[in-house]
Amino acid sequence: MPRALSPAEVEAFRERLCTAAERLFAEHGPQAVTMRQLAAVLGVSPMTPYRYFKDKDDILAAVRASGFERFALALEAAYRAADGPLERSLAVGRAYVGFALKNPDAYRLMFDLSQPGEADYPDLVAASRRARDIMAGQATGLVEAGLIEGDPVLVSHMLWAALHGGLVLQLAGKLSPAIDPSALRRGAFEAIIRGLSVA
Amino acid sequence: MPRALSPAEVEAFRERLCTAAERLFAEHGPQAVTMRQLAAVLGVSPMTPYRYFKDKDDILAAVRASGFERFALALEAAYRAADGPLERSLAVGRAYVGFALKNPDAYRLMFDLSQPGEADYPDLVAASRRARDIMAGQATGLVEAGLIEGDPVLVSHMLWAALHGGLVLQLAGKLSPAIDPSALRRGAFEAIIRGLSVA
DNA sequence: TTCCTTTAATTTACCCTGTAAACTTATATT
DNA sequence: AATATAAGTTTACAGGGTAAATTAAAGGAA
Repeated sequence: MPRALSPAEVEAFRERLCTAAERLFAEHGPQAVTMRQLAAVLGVSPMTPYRYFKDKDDILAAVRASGFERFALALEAAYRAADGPLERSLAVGRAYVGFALKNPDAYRLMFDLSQPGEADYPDLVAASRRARDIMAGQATGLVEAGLIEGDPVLVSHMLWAALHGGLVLQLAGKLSPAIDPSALRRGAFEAIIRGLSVA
Repeated sequence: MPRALSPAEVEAFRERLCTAAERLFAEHGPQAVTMRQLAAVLGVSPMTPYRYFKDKDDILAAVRASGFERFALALEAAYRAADGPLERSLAVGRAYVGFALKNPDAYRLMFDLSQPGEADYPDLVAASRRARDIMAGQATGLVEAGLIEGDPVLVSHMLWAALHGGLVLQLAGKLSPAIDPSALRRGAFEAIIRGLSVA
């Protein structure tokens, strides 16, 4: 039924495709998923996706952006649901780790090094920035409450780096078998807080 | 000149290929490098590499393994060159960051998530483990000297995770522009040490 | 020396990708 | 009803990895 395709219909198809792609990418890696497979899953011919996305990289960018959006939502929800500065930071940290461990493939995709440059995909840049800004504000409450001292953005990034570092080492299988990843994250988080506590 | 190819010759070719592959992979990403290009650089026909490596993934694994080996050597050298427990930990940390920033493409390749499972490549597993074990012992001196308290392996992993986390966020372009990556690493490192210092 | 076996290396060939371009089909407007 | 236009399909092509067939060179046997 040509001559139509409202913006809503376009968006609907894009989302259907993204959902399918997300599953396939997670299962087999973006590399191993072909356009033809993807089209088959949607029940359309191999070239149809090209009317909705520029190319395969564009699809990958959309999937990554959607990952960052769900991620940001999860962090914001945790932030709002908690009370008090310390409890808030802990809750956001828990939500962060929870998301990464429940969606390891999405997390991998989102933070994968050696992905085609994001610069060309404004939606992806925006979603990524949104998630980052939540992380960057994570420790503001701690500083304002006088629990720790230092630049809130810098402190937030320290906590973020420690969590993220532990997670990606775990996901990459690089941790020593002697290490409990959860204890590692908790230990690093608490050590940083203690190290920055006001005397 | 068939009927020969001593182990030394085989090894020589493998290394020549690895060196070329390392450069090309770093420049354009493994995905964008073709077997035909690689062979052309070595001045051999496209199928020749297949006599020395099982397939392209095998070459990638060899390149990654060689990265881990150079990495381990750099860390060990720094360890030996420094005196005193604190100085040693700092020196290893500096060497770690120095390697990552001087060889960002190698580092990316080595710690890339979503790489084909390493399990099938014993050399890669061994090299990776060797580098990891150096990192895992990094803080032993600090604990033994009574400067900090805690399980040395766990503490080492905390410092490692913080450094690695900061590095990969930087390499992935995820850090807030307000953040100086070097200050971030230093801050996290010192905060963890302070947080674990014996009172 | 001559021939034959063995193996490094090349050539050829195949199937699979992403995607450009041509084509088909169905509506909205005239 | 005729036409223009846009959604979707089919066809076609230029690479890609790599299996299989082929070539050629070196060592041993006669």
